[in-house]
Amino acid sequence: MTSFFLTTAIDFVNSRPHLGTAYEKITADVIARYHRLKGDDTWFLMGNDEHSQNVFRRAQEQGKDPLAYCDEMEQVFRDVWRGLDISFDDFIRTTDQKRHVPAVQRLVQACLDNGDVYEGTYEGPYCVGCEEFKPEKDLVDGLCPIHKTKPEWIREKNWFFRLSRYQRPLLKFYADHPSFIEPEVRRNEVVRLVEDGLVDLSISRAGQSWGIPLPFDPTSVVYVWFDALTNYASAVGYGWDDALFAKRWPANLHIVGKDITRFHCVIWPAMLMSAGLPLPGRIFGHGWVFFKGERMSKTMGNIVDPLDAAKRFGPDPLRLYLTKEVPYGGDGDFTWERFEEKYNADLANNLGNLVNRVAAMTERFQHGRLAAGAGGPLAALAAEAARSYAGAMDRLALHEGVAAAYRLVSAANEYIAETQPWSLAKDPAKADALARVLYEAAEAVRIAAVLLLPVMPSSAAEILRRMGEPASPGDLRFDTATAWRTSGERGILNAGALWPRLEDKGAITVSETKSGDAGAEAPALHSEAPALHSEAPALRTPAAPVAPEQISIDEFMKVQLKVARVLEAARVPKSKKLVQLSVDVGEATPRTILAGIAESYEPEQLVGRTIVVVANLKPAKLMGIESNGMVLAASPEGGGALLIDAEPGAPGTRVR
RNA sequence: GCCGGAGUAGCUCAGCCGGUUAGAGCGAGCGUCUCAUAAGCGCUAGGUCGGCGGUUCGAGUCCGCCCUCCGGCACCA
Repeated sequence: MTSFFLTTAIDFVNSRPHLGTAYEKITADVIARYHRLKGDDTWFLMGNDEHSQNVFRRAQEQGKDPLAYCDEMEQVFRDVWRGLDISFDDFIRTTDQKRHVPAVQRLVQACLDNGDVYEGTYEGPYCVGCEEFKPEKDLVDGLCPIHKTKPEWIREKNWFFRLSRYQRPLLKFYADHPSFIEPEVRRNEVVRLVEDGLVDLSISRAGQSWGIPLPFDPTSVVYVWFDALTNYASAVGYGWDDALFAKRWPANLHIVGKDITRFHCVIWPAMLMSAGLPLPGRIFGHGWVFFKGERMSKTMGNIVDPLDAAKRFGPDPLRLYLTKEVPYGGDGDFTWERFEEKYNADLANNLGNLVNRVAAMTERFQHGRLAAGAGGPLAALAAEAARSYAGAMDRLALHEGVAAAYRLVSAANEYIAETQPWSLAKDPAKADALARVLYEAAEAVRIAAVLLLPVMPSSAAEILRRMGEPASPGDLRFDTATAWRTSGERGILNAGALWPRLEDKGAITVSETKSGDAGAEAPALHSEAPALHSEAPALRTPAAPVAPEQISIDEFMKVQLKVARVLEAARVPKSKKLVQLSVDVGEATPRTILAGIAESYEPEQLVGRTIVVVANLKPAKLMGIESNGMVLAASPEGGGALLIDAEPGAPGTRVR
């Protein structure tokens, strides 16, 4: 028996899942169910990513123990997944003491034993006030320019993974396994990224309690990616059940968002190589589902709760929409209008009505019973549909697979129109033809339902039941179930409409925004992403202490905000976002400040404007130009920048 | 700026190695049957296939240049 092990990204638990997160799980679930239908020994893994400072902080805000908070969130996630009919076989949490913790420790130990983990130290002047390391060049007379205090000299341990060593092995692996990274656009991206060189990865954080301690240095915990990625192995026995691990690993398919594909294609394989473990078969980076053309985000207030979409008719219409309307691998769009439109067209008018008319005619003309027989034109179409469906599904072209199933549905409707069973019923001499025609249609519907089983599990099962399929859906196997049946008799059930037509626009529209802890934008294995590739040596990045949620007035006062007048503005050559400003902040000479607002403003629009700047920001050089300060601007989700204007006032006036 | 992808009917997209009248689904309009959820079925969209130039007997389909959009990287202090 072929085995098939697939995973999705594990999710951060600092907010409930939104439609974008659900999209990933739904499509993965379709794939998992397809493989089960084929008879593969399928194992579908999902889980939560809990060792994140965001999670820790979130728990603290709510006055909860982090683990207790994670327990609650697990329930929230499981409830959503249940509501969407996600059939995962296992759910791993990164706080799992029995499975995940030993796995991470063993993996990091294996990498250490292989010489790929080394201890680096960062040392330098550390300003307690700023809570950060200060580059020597920023010190003024040996003092912190902001606090005017003498920084402490601090050494901090950090463990690094020798990612740089794997540049060549990875490139070779990509070349030898063309379908390792899909779709192709992601593959190109990753290959180029790796070609450009890899930087060793910091994999530990010192002085934190929320995380998995390094086995060889209990004072440090394993940092995000190393911890999170290991879930794929920890869930199937790595570090705690070698036999199980040998059975399941390697994973055949990792389904992840396109933003984190790179981490799965670079860090994860390198970790596995280092530990001497086999690599996964395929990593697929899916696209985003936008809402009305915009990325869903909490700040935009355009979060769609997947359960809202499933509220009235269950998860199947949503599952169908997301797999049929969005080419898998690309981005898609969700709007309630479109959702309703597709609901009516695909479900009410097309499939639902087909089931109804076949059942109604069979009941009326044949007393609800049909004798099987050799197939006519629809049998050939059904075979073609099943074949192209399987081909598409194997290629992960889910949308094409569904389209193939729908070709059969449409063909059945056309067939009925052509053969006109109701006319045949009027002529007793045509009784045989009538019986044959109705069976032909019913059998086509049955086969279409089999094809749709992975996409709409409960609806397809109901259709099968009505079409007299004796086997329970779980026992069906693709090859035999999609074959035309030529013998036997079956009872057809005429029941009510599966999907009542929606007559009013906005019939199933629900509130578009939720208050409270509606989802954040990113799927988990994400966000706190350390740079994979950057000019800055990884060694330079010290551990960032947890930022406090609230600051004191004193702390705020450290920031010197001042009114400034823009004297000159010009685009920085070769830059997409930078504008070079010359501003009057009430000092003897104008200051040069660079601002990343070129996408929102033409330089001419800026001259003469009165704005607010941060006057005591340490200088930084960007594109070779030194910037002495920073302008205040709102930066909405999805790019752009909106300058904060001030009433014209004397340049240099303190803002507070 | 560099790298990658894309620009085809109102919308979402197919169009492989170049070849008769450029396709599908949805929406819209018209017609029609009546088994069915006023659903189905049929017909209709006359689209500079982003623009210009080139190769060719012949180009969405190959080459060059340009424009626009989307990703990634460099900058976003």
